[in-house]
Amino acid sequence: MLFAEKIKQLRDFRQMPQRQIAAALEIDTATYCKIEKGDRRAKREQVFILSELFECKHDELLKIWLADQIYDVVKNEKEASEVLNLVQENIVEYGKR
Amino acid sequence: MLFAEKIKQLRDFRQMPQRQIAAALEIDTATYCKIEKGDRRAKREQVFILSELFECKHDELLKIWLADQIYDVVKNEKEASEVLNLVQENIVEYGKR
DNA sequence: CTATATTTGCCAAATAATGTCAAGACAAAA
DNA sequence: TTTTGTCTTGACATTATTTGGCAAATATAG
Repeated sequence: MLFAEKIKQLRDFRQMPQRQIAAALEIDTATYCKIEKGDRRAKREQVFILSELFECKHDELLKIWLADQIYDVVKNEKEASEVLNLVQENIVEYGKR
Repeated sequence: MLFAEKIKQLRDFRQMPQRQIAAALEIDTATYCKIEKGDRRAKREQVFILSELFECKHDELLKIWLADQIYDVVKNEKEASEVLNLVQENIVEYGKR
């Protein structure tokens, strides 16, 4: 998962222990560990907090977080790319509802 | 939702009552109604059964079904398109895990 | 070795999803 | 207007999935 890798990279860069991040998110270090390993998904508010902690662009981190969720949907699909295109093509059409 | 519209269209074309479709899917007509209205999501196996009932390409129907799920993820996101591109670009990278 | 950091498995609580039933809306036919 | 059949909706129960913590196991330093 891109998100997991990203936050690990950010944390490593700043040499912060998981404990510290977990505290900021008000969760157990074990839980944070799982998020960083991609076993658990962070909540949207947590993405926001993380972007502040790591002083990185919130939008960018959020996009990665969303990308992971999308990937989950198509990861085992042979025609994943085509599905993504289908959404892209119909995104306006979808909006009409 | 594209899927909901699609199956309604297919059903209308063949002039089959919801009752009949529901029976084939072994669910209540109320449940099928919700699926057709986009209030409930069909299960993957049900997509298969539907494609047989309506004699349409299973792959095509499945793609629409998947597209809806993806749309659900990004529907309220300002940068939806960018997220889709991000996945598209990284789909190979993702595969490495 | 000791201390700290990270990871894992397992369980309980919270949340989300799925389906049914019962009641209501609607239209066509009698 | 009453009847019939279809479709729709909401409340509710059931089930599945997600989430977080605890405790134990495993690294990683110092």
